[in-house]
Amino acid sequence: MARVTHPSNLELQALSVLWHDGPSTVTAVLDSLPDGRDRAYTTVLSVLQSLERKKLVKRTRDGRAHVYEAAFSKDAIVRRASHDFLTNAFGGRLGEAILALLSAGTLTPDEKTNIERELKRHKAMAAKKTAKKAAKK
Amino acid sequence: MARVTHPSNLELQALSVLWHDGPSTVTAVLDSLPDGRDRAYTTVLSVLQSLERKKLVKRTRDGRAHVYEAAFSKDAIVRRASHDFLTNAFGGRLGEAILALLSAGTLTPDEKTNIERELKRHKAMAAKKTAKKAAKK
DNA sequence: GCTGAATTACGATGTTTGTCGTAGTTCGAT
DNA sequence: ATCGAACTACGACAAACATCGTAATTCAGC
Repeated sequence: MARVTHPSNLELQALSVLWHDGPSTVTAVLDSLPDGRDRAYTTVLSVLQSLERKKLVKRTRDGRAHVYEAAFSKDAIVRRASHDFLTNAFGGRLGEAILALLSAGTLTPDEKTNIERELKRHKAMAAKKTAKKAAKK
Repeated sequence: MARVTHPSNLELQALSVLWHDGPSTVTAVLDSLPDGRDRAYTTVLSVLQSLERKKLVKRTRDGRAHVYEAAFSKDAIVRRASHDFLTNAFGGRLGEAILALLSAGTLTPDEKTNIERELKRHKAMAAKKTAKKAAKK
């Protein structure tokens, strides 16, 4: 076994709260789930318990409440989720994906700067990869 | 009911084929699904039929085979999927999302140029949108 | 020590998803 | 006209998901 079961959408949402806010109680996660939906306390509890079963969060105590904490770096999990999204919605065409994302949200100037910098670095890496692929054929 | 049921991952994959390649038969979709997985013909058939039930594709005939065609523009469907992904995996923080995507695929120089241009436009639009929203309420 | 509010454990439920097999239909080639 | 390969219809199935209720536990304050 020991398969790295990957998180469902709602689980991902919960993880995103833990990554962003740090270790949190059930109530805290419930209050911070990014989609605005109204959910029962026990729903969120279930999700966190499921995440624990999958070893994606760790649990500690604080008084009578459990405190949940992400067990893996955002990077590891999110890279996988991003890759899947890329494949499912865009057939892996990254250019399309980013354009679509861009039209689905807003950026702070800081973020914009970061992305521009990353874009420059990215181009070099892509060139290397393409060369390798061509050689392989 | 009549909820605008939104496409599952595999359905999205099928749609991405239809958008990219145009109207296609079941076999054609089967051969072009972007994740490399091996699936039975009937699996893909089911997915397409499900999409038809959801009114997300239209069907015409060509000889004895059905030809499926996306019923909505890529834009409409994909914007929604992107928004959900953004919410689920990044709590809506677009900057993070794009950085993550960037590290999950490669870009052609053309795509890079497009994105840079869009990035510039985006900043201005974001400002405008915020202003509008404030006025509306 | 008791008790009540907060919290968890357990598990039920209805839906969706991905998967496919089998039985039936259709049509082009003979 | 018929026959077989290609294709569809129908539906079964297990797993995963999102949802929540109820029973049990726990501890802080009396």
